Amino acid sequence: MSGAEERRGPGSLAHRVPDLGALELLLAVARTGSLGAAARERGVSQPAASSRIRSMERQLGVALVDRSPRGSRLTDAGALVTDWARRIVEAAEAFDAGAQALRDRRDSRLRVAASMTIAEYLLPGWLLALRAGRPDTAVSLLAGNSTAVAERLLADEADLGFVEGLTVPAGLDSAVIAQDHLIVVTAPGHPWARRRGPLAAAELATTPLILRERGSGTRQVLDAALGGLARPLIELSSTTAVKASAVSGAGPAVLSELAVREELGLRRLVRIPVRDMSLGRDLRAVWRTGHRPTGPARELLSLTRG
Amino acid sequence: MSGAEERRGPGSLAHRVPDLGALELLLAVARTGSLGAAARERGVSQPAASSRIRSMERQLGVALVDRSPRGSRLTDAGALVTDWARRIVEAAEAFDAGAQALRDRRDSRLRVAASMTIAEYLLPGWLLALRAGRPDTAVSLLAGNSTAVAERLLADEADLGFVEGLTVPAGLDSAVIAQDHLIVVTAPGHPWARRRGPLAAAELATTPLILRERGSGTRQVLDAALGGLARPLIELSSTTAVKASAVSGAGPAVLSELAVREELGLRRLVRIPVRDMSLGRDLRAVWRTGHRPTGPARELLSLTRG
DNA sequence: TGAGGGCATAAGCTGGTCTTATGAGTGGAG
DNA sequence: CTCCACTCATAAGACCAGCTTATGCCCTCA
Repeated sequence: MSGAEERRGPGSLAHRVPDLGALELLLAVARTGSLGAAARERGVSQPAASSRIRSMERQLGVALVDRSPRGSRLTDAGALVTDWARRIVEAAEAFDAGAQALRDRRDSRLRVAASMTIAEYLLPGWLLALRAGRPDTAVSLLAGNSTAVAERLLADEADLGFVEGLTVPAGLDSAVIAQDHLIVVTAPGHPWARRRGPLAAAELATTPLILRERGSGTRQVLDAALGGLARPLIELSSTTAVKASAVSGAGPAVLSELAVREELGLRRLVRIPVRDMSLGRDLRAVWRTGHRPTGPARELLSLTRG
Repeated sequence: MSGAEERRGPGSLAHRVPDLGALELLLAVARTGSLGAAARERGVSQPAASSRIRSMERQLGVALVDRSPRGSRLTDAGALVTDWARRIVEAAEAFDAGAQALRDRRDSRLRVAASMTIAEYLLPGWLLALRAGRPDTAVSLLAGNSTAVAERLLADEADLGFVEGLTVPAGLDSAVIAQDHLIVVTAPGHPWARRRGPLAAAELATTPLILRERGSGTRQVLDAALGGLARPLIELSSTTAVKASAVSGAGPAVLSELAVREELGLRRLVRIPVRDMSLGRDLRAVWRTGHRPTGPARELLSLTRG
């Protein structure tokens, strides 16, 4: 673990970033153009909204809204802050959708079983979209590996499943909903990040890599593509640990592009193109043979395809 | 027990999602494998951590950690929740990096001026990366349109600028750091989302679209590509408003792909391919002619290129 | 069997956020 | 010209969530 951040001082993120309630309020102010209207929309009193926005401005050290007797408009800085805030709120909405599905284990109208990677990176978004279209659909989520997903479906304890393996478990029908690609990534400072041409597969096979443990889906795909030759530099048991290790510069890692999309955007990791090798795998929706998804399950399924 | 909050639609994210401090604590527990160690890392007492995690579990209705006399491990659900939480914390880190740059207007080691789109979508990530490499660099940010950026640079009130126009303001040198593409998007329910082939440019020109106002950079590029023919269905003055309108299904919109990356991932919007038309524009770093970026500015510049 | 790490409970303090009640400025309608 | 409707700000008190310190129980290991 590369940690090594931990700046002491009067506090961390939570003290420098306004809490969710304040951010939501700010978005409401941006939308309505008035503190009072925003307060009404959020169900609090006008003085509460006024004071909350003011203390947020004090906390950030920046004026966010221009108050006038006929309304409030965002300042330039306020518009920027509002956009950044929206990012946080959206992440919180995805969290909420996921957490709610996790809580309602039983007696839901739609019971979903999904593999970890899909549950981590894709499902919250789908659940948000589903909630937008059908606000009253209670969804329950169970996360596990492919065999666990299959068991649930076959025992009729789940209506729809999502798996990412190379094969479809017996007794299930499936539809490919997307392709996932394993990609090679390094920290931006790594020599490979400055290469000109793409990496040859042979070179990848002879370089020690940060990898998931043997037996993991990711590792299986990689080993198959390389012919069982992958040389581990370190073996770690979670995607997150592999990412953290790669970000800290320990070496090149091989990960699902779903898992590193964020890090690539932030340039914490850099993608290294590879020639002569295809590291794709299908992401599939699955259901009991003969039990085509209907109702909410069908709805969710249709959301997962472009 | 509060029951009235439950039925309000958009009402209460903040009550259903743990606050940032709790989420950070959860990440620390995941990292360290112990409540006490996590408490130490976050600078609070062990009972505080214990109670906070417990109340988070109560709030979410899910057990997150398995406590044992020799440490605490995440449950399966806890691992999932932790990953979703990490998304929120990362958004908060970007917010913090941006807000800090916004606050330190003067006397910073690195003064950046950037156009709105870049400041909104790209800069926070760059600032995070810069902070990772050079923790002590104080950065100040000023957001405005291309001419404002140019003014700041020419008045030596900024060290490095970022613009997205079609042309480079006089007196400035530039380097292209990325390409931005305008894309056509609709809500998933729109008829265009079910088209088979790509859209013809002519069809785009004759369909009323949700657009930014005339004079905006986005609109200029679109009008140029269509030959001034774009027909507005509505004209709105912010990217956010256009997005919201398109998401709600009002019609097709044309937006920077930077602006809708999130929405495409969540399937709130769908990209409609278009033939016979290129809607690209360069994103450029700019600086005063003859004043090549050095020091922190050079560092930041190098981060912006893959 | 004692030491030490790990977690839980109890009691009291503090701070932030809410509420209601009120004041003060602006602009349009009668 | 006055009244009213709307905006936001201020003040005083209630309340709750989180923190701390002090303590106890459980388990493992030497």
